[in-house]
Amino acid sequence: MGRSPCCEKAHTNKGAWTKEEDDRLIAYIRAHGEGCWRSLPKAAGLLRCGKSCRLRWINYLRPDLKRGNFTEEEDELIIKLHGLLGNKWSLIAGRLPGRTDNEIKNYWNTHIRRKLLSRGIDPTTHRPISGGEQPSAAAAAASAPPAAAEVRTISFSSGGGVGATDNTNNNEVVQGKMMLLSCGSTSNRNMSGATGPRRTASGSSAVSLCFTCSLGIQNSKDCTCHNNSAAIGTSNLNIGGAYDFLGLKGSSVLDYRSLEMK
DNA sequence: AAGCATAGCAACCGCCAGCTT
DNA sequence: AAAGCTGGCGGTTGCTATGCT
Repeated sequence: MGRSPCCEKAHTNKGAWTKEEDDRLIAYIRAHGEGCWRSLPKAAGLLRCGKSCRLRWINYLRPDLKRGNFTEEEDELIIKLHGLLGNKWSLIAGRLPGRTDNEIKNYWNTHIRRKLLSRGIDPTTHRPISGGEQPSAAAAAASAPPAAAEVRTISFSSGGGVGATDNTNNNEVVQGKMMLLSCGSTSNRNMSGATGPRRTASGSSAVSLCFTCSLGIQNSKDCTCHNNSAAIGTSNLNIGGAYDFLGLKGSSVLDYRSLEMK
């Protein structure tokens, strides 16, 4: 299936937005509300791609945005959420009112990565950097080409049953596994969280799994890493509370069907 | 003061999921 | 069921500011 371009590139502006463009966009959205980004530029008299308008509004012009430095509490919350969700910036942003996914992503790559490394914590795995390995070494390791796909497995225990899935009662301890799939990517450029040449922004788990396991096929005869389960990070949390906390009920990212109940 | 390197952020690109036709 | 469209997401890039030599 072919894709139609999101806009006529020949007649659109690119690059930084001018004050006048901002004003036009704000005025239009105030008058007509958000939505129908594709037709918005023309209607608003902007020579911009609809996606560009949306991004500008979401990331910069929205009135409810909280500008300014991140607080220590926000830092810690981002770290916790990243540990649970990986690079799901939009989900993380959903838990930080007034912050955008782009802002958090940039902040992560420029500040928090460095902060974690200085604490001796690997920002991709959220685990202590193994003995003898210096932060710079970890950063170098992170620059290695990532696996085609990586899997993070998180174990849940549900004691309270708050919002727990069907077939569970409040006293029953339920354990499940949630698989978070993410694709690696490469870049010839670093992210500025570490010194030296810029490198990949891949923030996925560094847990090394073979191809079959990375696809979620467990105990496959083709498995070469033998499931590496000991190496897979686990954390226990109340499943219902966790979903409540993360606002993930019904999320396509964390589909209940992907929970593998023991 | 000048030149270079690095950091930080805004914006773009390509892909995907979901909805409509 | 397939094609087409749209919005949204994550990764990446480009530009500017700042710091260092």
